[in-house]
Amino acid sequence: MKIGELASATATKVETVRYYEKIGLLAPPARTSANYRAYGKEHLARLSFIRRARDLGFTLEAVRELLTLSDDKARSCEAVDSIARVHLADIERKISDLAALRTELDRVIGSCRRGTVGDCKIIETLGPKDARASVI
Amino acid sequence: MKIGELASATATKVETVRYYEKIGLLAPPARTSANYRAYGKEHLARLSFIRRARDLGFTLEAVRELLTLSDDKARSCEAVDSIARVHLADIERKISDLAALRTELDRVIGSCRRGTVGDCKIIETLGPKDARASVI
DNA sequence: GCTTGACCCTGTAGTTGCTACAGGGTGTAG
DNA sequence: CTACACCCTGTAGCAACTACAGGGTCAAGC
Repeated sequence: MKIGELASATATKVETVRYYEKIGLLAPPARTSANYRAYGKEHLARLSFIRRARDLGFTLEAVRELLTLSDDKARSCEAVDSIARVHLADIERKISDLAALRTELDRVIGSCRRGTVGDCKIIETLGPKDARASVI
Repeated sequence: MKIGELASATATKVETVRYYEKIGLLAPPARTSANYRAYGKEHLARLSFIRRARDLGFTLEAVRELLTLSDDKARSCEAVDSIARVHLADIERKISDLAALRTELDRVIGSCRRGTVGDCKIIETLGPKDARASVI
């Protein structure tokens, strides 16, 4: 399999595949006589794993750990579970941060009366606190 | 006001203040005889604006636009409203992406039976599709 | 047999929004 | 007078790619 085929089979960009090789996430494949990378099924499996973990939002560092762990089939899967749980907690924190942000941004936008910038509540809200206090 | 005072007044790091100056977001202030930056109230107001917009998740590029718009007090605040709405839509998209992620990760973690990596459902889920199909 | 175009190669620089040095100078308190 | 906190510039680093520049290879069509 050439790099373009591997890339399209995993919905990855060619440059990204090379990048994963450079940072040691994907093993360097054999080369053809023309110095083209020649991938096998094991590379496809590995890259699929990486992409799927990335799609789930794992960092490359977490993916690296998961790959290492997954290579040791006899090991307890506690560590795997732990990485996933830490990541889940992270996602939950991000969601609640964004939800708070949305609420505030909603409020800010809702205050817009479609006038001029001079009395735009959005701009006003963004200004320093004492400027806001003086208006009230 | 010296840079450290401005920084602590706006909960910003000194390096970040210098960075904002470098990228043209904050005007270069006057200098003391010792070449120290000497900030005035207008800088404090500007930096407060920037920080607050950043806290609301606006990109630096959006902040730059908002600052430009806010300088033209006579202008209609439509453009301001539009930037904020685009940003809100962006946040909402992120929230729903993360919520979908959480659901899937929840499912993956829930399938963990605390055995060995060899039959870890998390690792299995991350593997290539045909590997999963062959198990079923 | 020769050109066109799609693919491949390496290596480097750019993206966002900072943060962290290195290697200096300044100002003030004890 | 000396320690220490602060200031200066400039550069390099982080994540996770992405986008060139400047080449080589290969198959199809004329």
